[in-house]
Amino acid sequence: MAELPGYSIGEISRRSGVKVETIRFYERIGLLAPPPRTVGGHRVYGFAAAKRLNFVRRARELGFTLGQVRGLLALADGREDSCAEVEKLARAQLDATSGRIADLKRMEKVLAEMVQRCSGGTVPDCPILEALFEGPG
Amino acid sequence: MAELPGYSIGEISRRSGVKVETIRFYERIGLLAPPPRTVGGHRVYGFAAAKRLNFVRRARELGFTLGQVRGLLALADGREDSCAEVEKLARAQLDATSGRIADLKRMEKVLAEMVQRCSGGTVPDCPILEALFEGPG
DNA sequence: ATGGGACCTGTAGTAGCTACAGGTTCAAGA
DNA sequence: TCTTGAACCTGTAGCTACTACAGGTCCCAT
Repeated sequence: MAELPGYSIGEISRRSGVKVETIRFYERIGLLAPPPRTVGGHRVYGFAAAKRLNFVRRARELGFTLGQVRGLLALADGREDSCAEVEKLARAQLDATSGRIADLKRMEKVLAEMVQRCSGGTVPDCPILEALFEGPG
Repeated sequence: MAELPGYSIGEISRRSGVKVETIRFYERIGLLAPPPRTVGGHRVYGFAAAKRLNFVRRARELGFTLGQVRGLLALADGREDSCAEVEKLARAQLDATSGRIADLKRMEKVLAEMVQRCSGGTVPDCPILEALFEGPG
């Protein structure tokens, strides 16, 4: 009898770059379908699982929330020309990312100013702390 | 008898820009000293509390974790010339912020490319989904 | 005296994992 | 075949930094 080709959770983890615990977590929250098991209860995955987890990892790295990933997977699963929907999600994520960059840049500027004011050797009163104590910024 | 000047938690919240629940939370985790109470049990704050909360809010807005804020407050409380320590923390935060900006910019670029490839009207296979399904990126 | 807004405590929920504890299974070497 | 021990299993608790109740009490202006 030919044995089914199957991967353990550890192998799928290495192939997808998603940690074992995280894979189980994704299964628990319903992001991943529960795979078949060995007689002893170990999970056995097919190749598609690695592909799917890779998708999830990539999307997460791009800042999509798990909820959004869920949506993207649903769109990817449905055959309908969901491209417009997908684009909408991607565009929203792009906007959110640009917004966060702008926020961080403002923070970066303030921090850089604080640090620079401080680096002039010995200082009587710490200008960084004063900057933090001051007004609503 | 002169009554002590004192602010309610709601007033201190308005003055500091930190929500009432958050102030209580900060007290619970030991970031803020418990203030005196009225006979009935309501918290009564002095002016210093607003200043301190303002500090916390500013530092949080700049991306410091509560642990770091705790450290900054300790440094601010100690009289020793802690400026070098403070500068170190601020510089580390600056570096972390710059790093996060770089990360987000990479994300932004990938998203922008994905979105752009998609916007060429009707598409047979969604290039965004394909980009997500592909390699380790 | 009374109405209602502000306050109180304590607990549970959020996101997205991560880290146990305490057990079972699998595969490879002797 | 037996025996290790690494990898797997479940379930629960912890993490950060809040936020949102529920169910009650207090304060103050009218």
